[in-house]
Amino acid sequence: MIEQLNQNYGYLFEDKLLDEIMSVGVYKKVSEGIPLIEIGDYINSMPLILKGAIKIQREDKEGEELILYFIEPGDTCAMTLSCCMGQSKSEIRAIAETDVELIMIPVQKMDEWMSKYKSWQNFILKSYHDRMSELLEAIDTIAFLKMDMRILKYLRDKAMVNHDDIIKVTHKEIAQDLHTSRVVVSRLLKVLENDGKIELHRNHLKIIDL
DNA sequence: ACATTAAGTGATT
DNA sequence: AATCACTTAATGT
Repeated sequence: MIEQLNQNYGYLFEDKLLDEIMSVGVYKKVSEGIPLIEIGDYINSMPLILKGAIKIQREDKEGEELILYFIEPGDTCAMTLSCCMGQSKSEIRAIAETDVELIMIPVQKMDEWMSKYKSWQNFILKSYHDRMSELLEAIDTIAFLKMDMRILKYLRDKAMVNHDDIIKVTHKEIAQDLHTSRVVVSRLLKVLENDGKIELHRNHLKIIDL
């Protein structure tokens, strides 16, 4: 855990802060597909991701879901940040996209470190900024890009966070993530296959060239 | 062999 | 781009 912390955050934080993280943080390992945060949950600790990726999604009252973005090692969850400060409920759901290793930091420490460590303050501010950018990007994607472009982006993101060009996912799951119908996904994937960009198989697909 | 689930397709709006 | 209705193919029991 120490090596992983250093590897992902060592260049960001000063040694004293790393020591504190080590002593106060709780190491957790979460398997793929397990929800980390549900909508409506109160958040009492913030995650620092060491390994793997987490999928952040939004959901409406009918239970329809939609992908917002993925977070990876070196990232933290901006929702956590705003929730912790305002003591409000989570408005998003976080699901482990892959097997994930992370360190949970109690919220009280966040405040403390904000004034104590310049590097922490920078990290939080930068995280906020990064998430905000990603959110805007997500909005652009949803509002302005056509479905075929959205699927391309989805596949690229997915390949990136998994570090694998074989993506194990069904058309139905893609449809749910992008909030569209399975038939549409099947058709668009078929087009991509004909263009030689991907290979289709049952329960998984392979990226050739995006 | 049969049931279940994933994926492909034409037609319609 | 969504929905329906139907087919085909893969997989589990």
